[in-house]
Amino acid sequence: MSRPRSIPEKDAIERALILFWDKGYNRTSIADLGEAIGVGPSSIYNAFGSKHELFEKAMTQYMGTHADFVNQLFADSESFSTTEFIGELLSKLVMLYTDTSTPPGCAMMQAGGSGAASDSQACAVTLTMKTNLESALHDYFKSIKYKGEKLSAPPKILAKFVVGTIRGLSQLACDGSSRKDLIAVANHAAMSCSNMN
Amino acid sequence: MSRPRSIPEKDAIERALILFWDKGYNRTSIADLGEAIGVGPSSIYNAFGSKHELFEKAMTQYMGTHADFVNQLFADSESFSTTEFIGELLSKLVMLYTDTSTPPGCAMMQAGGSGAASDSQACAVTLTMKTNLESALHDYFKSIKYKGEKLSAPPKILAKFVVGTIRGLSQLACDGSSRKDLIAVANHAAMSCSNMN
DNA sequence: ATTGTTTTGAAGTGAACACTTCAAATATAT
DNA sequence: ATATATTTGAAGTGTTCACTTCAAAACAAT
Repeated sequence: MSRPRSIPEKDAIERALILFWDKGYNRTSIADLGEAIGVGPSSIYNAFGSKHELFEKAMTQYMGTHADFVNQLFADSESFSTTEFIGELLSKLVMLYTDTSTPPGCAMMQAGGSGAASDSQACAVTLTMKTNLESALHDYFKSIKYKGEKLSAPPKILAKFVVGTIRGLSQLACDGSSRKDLIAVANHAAMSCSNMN
Repeated sequence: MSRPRSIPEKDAIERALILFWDKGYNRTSIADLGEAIGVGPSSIYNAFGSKHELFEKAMTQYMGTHADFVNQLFADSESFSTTEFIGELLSKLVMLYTDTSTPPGCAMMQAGGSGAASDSQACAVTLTMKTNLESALHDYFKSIKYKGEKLSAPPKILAKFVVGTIRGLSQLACDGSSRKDLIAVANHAAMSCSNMN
């Protein structure tokens, strides 16, 4: 009964995601987004409300598609030893961060920034997701400890260590480290979590 | 023979450093800097040339004062085992990142951002310094290997691992992790570098 | 006191940006 | 064909920003 959109919502969000991922939140202007999506500013505001809301939708889509394997891996965590599980998690993240068909690094971390350099609006969304990851890892390590496997440090510390490593990997990828090197770093970090190797 | 500056250069740079450290490069405006230093925009441009040049001076001062211990530690590296040396390095960095008398995290990493979210002008300076750290670590691990100590991974990989860990620690500090927890993470990472513990 | 040099405050410039407005365009349902 | 509901392009708004201009102010040396 009404005029249809010139581009499906999902495709528009994906193009926005790539831009945010590549240039960051603040450095991506509405004009840039409009050009990439192929519409004017008014269409963006009509469809998404604001730059910030579009960014949130882009990050959600990122988590649901590009980074979807993380949730699947947590669901399958019982099939792995600690070293295997963390190794799989970190390696697959490295594969994503060094995938040449998308911008380098982690979209959430690179697009939103962090701390002082955080892109104000973007910070809140991405901080939530980072916090979720840390508590998921914390829960994981606690359950491992409960089962009697020997961890090399308390669950809380290992969770922070792994989150820190993930952030480091994302930034190393952005600064040009090779996939091969980063996989080696990932495996090194994974092996350090358990005393049973 | 001429009108003196209203504030010594070093003090002005220190105030600028704190601001950049706290808010990042882009979010710190010339007006902000002027207010903090106690002068108008024209004085800043007269004294420092541009926002970017002031930022560079601030980062150089940061390296020469707050983060000076890094160079000293590398100079004394022969007095430590690998685990001790990396442990000292990471722990002292954590002390700096969680010092409540200065903004959280590493000034260079937080103020300049990285990758996509990098504050354009700031990126180049900080990237150079990060690269220097990685090659210093690389050299260190190579010399250790040469001396016959057993490393848990190749020098190149360990160097990247440590740099990644440092970046992770800075961000964890910014997001509110306690000094105690981060010291534990630092020690865990340090122990993972050598097989002789 | 006068001179010479530099700093400083006040005002201003042009560009970039997020966001708005609204009439015209475009499709569907009748 | 016409009515209806939504999208769209073009133009514009107000703000923020890095940076400039320049005459007055502040000091040291003479």
